Amino acid sequence: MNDILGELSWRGLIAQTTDLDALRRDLAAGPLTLYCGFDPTAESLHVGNLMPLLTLRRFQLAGHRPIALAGGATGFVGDPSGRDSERTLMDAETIKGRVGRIRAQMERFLDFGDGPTDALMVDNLDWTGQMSAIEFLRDVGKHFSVNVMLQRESVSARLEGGGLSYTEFSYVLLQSNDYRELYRRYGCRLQVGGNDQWGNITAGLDLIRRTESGSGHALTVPLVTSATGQKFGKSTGGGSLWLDPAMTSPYALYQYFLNTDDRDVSTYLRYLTFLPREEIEALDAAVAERPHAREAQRRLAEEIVALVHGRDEVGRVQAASAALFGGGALEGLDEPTLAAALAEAPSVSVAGEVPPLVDLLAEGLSLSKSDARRAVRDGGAYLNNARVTDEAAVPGEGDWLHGRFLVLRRGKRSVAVVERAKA
RNA sequence: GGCGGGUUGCCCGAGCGGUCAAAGGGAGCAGACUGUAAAUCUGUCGGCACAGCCUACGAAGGUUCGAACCCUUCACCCGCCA
Repeated sequence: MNDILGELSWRGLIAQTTDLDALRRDLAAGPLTLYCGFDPTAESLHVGNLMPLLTLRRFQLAGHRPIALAGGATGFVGDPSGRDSERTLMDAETIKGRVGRIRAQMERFLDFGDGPTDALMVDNLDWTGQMSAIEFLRDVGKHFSVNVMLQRESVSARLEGGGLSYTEFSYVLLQSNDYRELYRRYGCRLQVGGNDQWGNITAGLDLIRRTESGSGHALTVPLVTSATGQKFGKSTGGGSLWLDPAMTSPYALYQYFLNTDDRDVSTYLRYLTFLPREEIEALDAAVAERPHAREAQRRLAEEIVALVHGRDEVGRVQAASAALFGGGALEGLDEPTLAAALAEAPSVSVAGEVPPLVDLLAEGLSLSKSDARRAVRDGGAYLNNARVTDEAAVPGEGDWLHGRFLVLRRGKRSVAVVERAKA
């Protein structure tokens, strides 16, 4: 419970840290305030953001106080870390909307309140927004050496490639100022982040040292790549895996993790779940002994859906998976079970004349008509678990399950429901 | 400000007057095999009213029977010089 560093360590969650012994002493001394920031780079957080977010949670469970920071200000500028080209600037409205959504998502993972270990939510726009350019240059910029900044990996990589603007070059100053501000306001003395944030975090420590004569810590979590070398979270399986259920359905999220490579599942269990060590080690053994049972994958998928969408969702998602992979016996399911299983799948409502299957497929799964036709032609389209091969097919009266539903599927992961509007 | 190089589909990248919706690779998607795994193989991979049509090769004009390819202007990027 208290040995948070030991916990992070066996999970493999420590990529880099500043003086580990000093950090251990500070953690032992009582609740430590720590933070992690998330920029509004998209309409939703994605599974890649889960690692640092859950790390905040782990610290909270161990008796420390986490601060979740939404990058309302840094979102305007764009972090050059890990990017090989300049970001496109977003307008204020977009950023504001995204910050709101991201804040709501972060709230799910932490306990907020006024207690000593209750989490805080902040937006760096609050202290950055009204700062003047002069103030910024004098109070922040003065403490940074360009010589040092040029040494940074994220900068030098860009200098060799497509170059970078002064705006992105300055990003590190904003993030450093955030750390200092939280240090001043809340005594925040630890910043966590993905390993690509190492430079940004330590720059903040330097600023605190110089201007506050204070000290703090940095801890980064590894960047995840799958066994096949794919970047995790940002562009996997037909786009990104978003935490927003409207953007990535819980079913798709579940299916994604259910399909985890044997070589990755053990790592993911450590990184992305709160399961205790003994249980994870037992699952490791299960993978080695009877891989075909895929117990570890099931548990992983279950835990992640529970974390992101809640335990209730797990049942629905499993029911849907069982129904769709249960051997095609959809007709055998009673109406409430079927309705529950399909509750979170995207749905299309039909009134009057039934359109051709291709149209329903396109609408239900947000595909172009060409994609929908292609799915049929490739043999990847299913109506009620039966493959459809006729591009001109139109669902018949007998296809409606319980007179109400059609279950459309493309491949293994994409499902949609057509529901007949009540007359 | 001057000179030179560049801007091609999700990404990388070939094409340099017709046979180009554009080679090749990667990613994605689907299928086969399997364990809803990996590897492998196959197909596919701009849109649509789909054996045809429309839109596309930074933008706008022009030359031409015909332009991603030639010319002009503009924008942006990179490099060298100032």
